[in-house]
Amino acid sequence: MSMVKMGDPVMANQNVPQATAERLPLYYRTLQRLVAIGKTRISSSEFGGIVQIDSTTIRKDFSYFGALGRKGYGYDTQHLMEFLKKILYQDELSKVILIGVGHLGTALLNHNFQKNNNTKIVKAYDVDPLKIGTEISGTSVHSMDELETDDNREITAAILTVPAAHAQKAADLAIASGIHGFLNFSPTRLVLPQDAYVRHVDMTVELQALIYFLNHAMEERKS
Amino acid sequence: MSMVKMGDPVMANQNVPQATAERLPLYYRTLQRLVAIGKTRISSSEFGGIVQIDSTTIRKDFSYFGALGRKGYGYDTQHLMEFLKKILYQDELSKVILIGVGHLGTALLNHNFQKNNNTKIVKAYDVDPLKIGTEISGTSVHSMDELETDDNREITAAILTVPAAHAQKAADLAIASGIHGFLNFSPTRLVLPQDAYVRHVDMTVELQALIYFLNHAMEERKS
DNA sequence: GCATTTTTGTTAATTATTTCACAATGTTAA
DNA sequence: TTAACATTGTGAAATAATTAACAAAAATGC
Ligand SMILES: NC(=O)c1ccc[n+]([C@@H]2O[C@H](COP(=O)([O-])OP(=O)(O)OC[C@H]3O[C@@H](n4cnc5c(N)ncnc54)[C@H](O)[C@@H]3O)[C@@H](O)[C@H]2O)c1
Ligand SMILES: NC(=O)c1ccc[n+]([C@@H]2O[C@H](COP(=O)([O-])OP(=O)(O)OC[C@H]3O[C@@H](n4cnc5c(N)ncnc54)[C@H](O)[C@@H]3O)[C@@H](O)[C@H]2O)c1
Repeated sequence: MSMVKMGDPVMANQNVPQATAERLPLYYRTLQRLVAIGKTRISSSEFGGIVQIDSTTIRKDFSYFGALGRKGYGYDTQHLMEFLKKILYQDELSKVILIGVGHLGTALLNHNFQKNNNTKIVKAYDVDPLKIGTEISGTSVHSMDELETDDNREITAAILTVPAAHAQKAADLAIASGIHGFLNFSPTRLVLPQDAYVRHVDMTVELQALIYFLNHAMEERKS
Repeated sequence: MSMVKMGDPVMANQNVPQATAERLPLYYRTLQRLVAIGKTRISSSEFGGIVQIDSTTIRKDFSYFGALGRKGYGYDTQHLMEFLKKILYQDELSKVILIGVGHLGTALLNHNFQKNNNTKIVKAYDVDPLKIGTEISGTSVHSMDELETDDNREITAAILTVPAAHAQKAADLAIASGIHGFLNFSPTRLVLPQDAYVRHVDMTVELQALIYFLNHAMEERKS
């Protein structure tokens, strides 16, 4: 019967489970969409239908941040969206850099997380002389030598889109320049200091996992 | 004391936990690399160091498939790699299609999961007349009308790289043509029949989750 | 050939996550 | 106002995943 009350929502996260934290961005984006289409209230079960997550899980997730809904009513979409915006630090611009302006890196630069997403790739790095000095969708491409001397303590994270064999080296340079966070698209498992944090986006793994589950689901259905 | 013995390894997956299954592709790729550099044996703890997963977890994961190692010795990399290859259906070519030849789709076509990865994007689809009829890295781009009439029952999965607003529509067409698996790069949560399966690769979610964990780890360290 | 070391496979314990069940409480409509 | 209804927030139960502990067995070194 705690009914946590909090001042700064951002402080409320002592013991938010990892699984909960990983769902928050999906909740946030879904709420953005609901607010945009003029929906002012939603119940956990309707919301659950949309994000395809059990309504109890959703209520429990929200409950780690206190009482965000109203009994018999549901959740105020605008209010909930703004709460999550703070929790996710989306009320301030996050500056990130990108290392490796190849096929994938170029796609990310062109996308640049624009819509409703307070993140900006402010600078890109590569080793290829043909790419250094160019500009892609407003972001300029610089030499890796520059990364070595840049002060990136204000940069939230580095997106790594270099070939697997160069990922560790690139990460080491980024670390040295003051970066602590990585979104790693290469298959390399990075070895990093304690205070750094990586998330992997591994499309090959995802595709193989998909193939695995498809085949095994098929076999189960047979028997 | 069961010491499961099996004929066809592919059959051995009645109750492999989801978490285990999702690690198998990483194990497989790591073993490919080890074999390539001439390493013939490895212990679960050395392997765990490389993939950054606890050695007990690794042994438990393998144990669902029977006794793959030798006490006091470890695992034969070649043998284990080949076993996983079968489990993951990587001993046969998986044909996939790609829908949406934009920035991201083009990057994926250029990559085309070549190296040590038995998957091929055999055909691409788009609505843009400027793209239809072109060829990217050996894969030809066709009209969406063609998807409607194609028989894709031999196609394992569709990679969805269309704008969010068109993802459901594209998926419906793919389903109608006989496809059951999706690797969805758009933020849309697809509504699909029971016998279909999707995996999401959601870079925006990953980036926001990264920012969340970075900030909260920082706060913890302060206190 | 024997003692020592290594390392697996597995059972049990722990921890994390999801789901159930429902009292509490606010909402809605008459 | 009041009764019927909707829906939250949360303990408790169930399920899933990880980690610890260790006997069994094979490998290695002498
Ligand atoms: N493209 C895809 O669809 C795809 C899919 C799955 C995984 N990946 C992974 O993403 C990464 C990038 O893939 P890609 O297709 O864009 O590769 P790419 O070869 O097109 O691009 C790599 C870029 O990195 C640059 N580079 C090389 N060494 C560098 C260094 N030391 N420092 C900085 N830059 C360096 C190259 O000049 C090039 O511009 C790879 O690790 C790949 O395995 C890509
Ligand atoms: N590019 C990125 O880095 C990035 C990052 C995160 C998420 N995404 C997501 O990936 C998806 C693709 O992104 P993108 O940057 O490649 O977009 P894009 O606009 O460059 O490409 C989209 C392509 O889809 C085609 N298309 C549009 N409607 C279609 C339909 N009904 N059927 C078939 N094709 C259709 C377009 O002609 C275009 O070629 C989007 O959903 C986006 O949100 C992309």
